[in-house]
Amino acid sequence: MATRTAAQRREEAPSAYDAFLGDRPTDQLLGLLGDKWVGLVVSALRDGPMRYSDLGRRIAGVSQKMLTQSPRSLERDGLVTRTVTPSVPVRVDYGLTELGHSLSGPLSALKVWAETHFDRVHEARGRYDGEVAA
Amino acid sequence: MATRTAAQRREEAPSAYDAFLGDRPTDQLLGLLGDKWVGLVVSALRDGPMRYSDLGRRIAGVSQKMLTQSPRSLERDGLVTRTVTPSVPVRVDYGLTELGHSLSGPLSALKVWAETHFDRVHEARGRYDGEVAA
DNA sequence: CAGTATCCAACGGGATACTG
DNA sequence: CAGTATCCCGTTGGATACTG
Repeated sequence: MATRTAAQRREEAPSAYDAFLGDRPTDQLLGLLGDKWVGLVVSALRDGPMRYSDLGRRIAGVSQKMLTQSPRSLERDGLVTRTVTPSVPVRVDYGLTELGHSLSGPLSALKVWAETHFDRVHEARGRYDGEVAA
Repeated sequence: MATRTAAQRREEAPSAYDAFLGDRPTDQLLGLLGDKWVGLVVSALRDGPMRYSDLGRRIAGVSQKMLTQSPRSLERDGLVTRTVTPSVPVRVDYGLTELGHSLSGPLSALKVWAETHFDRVHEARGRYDGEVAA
């Protein structure tokens, strides 16, 4: 496997892993939200559980790989539950845990910030890039 | 230059750049916080302006490269100001703009979440990894 | 002091093909 | 349906050396 999950890497280096991340919780936070899609997944699951394919449609643009990987890492962190119903064909539901819901609050606050202030950020970028070019 | 900033890339592809990022503000938000250190920088500057070297000491673990790059991208986005005092030696101060301060609120909410819930995340990880190993 | 320049290893993540 | 397995390229970002 060329691309390995954090869990898989940990298998190879059992205890040294968490150590090389910074010790401050802010660093840990970044490790959590750093994954490009986890934020999307959490906010997608806010309104209720979804199936694998639902997530794919809801998020749109995510690759199959990330669509598996992101919920898995969130499952590892205890933020989402993954329920497999062994029917044929299989059915898998993802949902937020209580812990996951507790994160979705602050997360959506950030989302609101982005929505309300993004025009100003764009504006600033335009100015900055204009100055640089000139 | 091997590693190029977003601004520099934009110079080469003037208008197509923002288009290839998702159009939803959540995507944009990730583009903003995706940079590993921007969160740290914003929260470091919360209590007041700092000089380059202060930031380095405050954040600890950041490389010289990121210590320049992160504030720059935040400057581009209109979140921090960069003030150069042309003395000898030079002195550079970084500070949050009003926009930057408005972000620091939601951001610190997230930080609080990380601080209060991280033991539970660790716990979950331990369980998960234990099950995988077994 | 506050950067810039260069090099390069490692990780993220998309495309594609295959499976229980 | 919900993945897993491979391949592979682009970007991130650390180390190191040099500069106005």
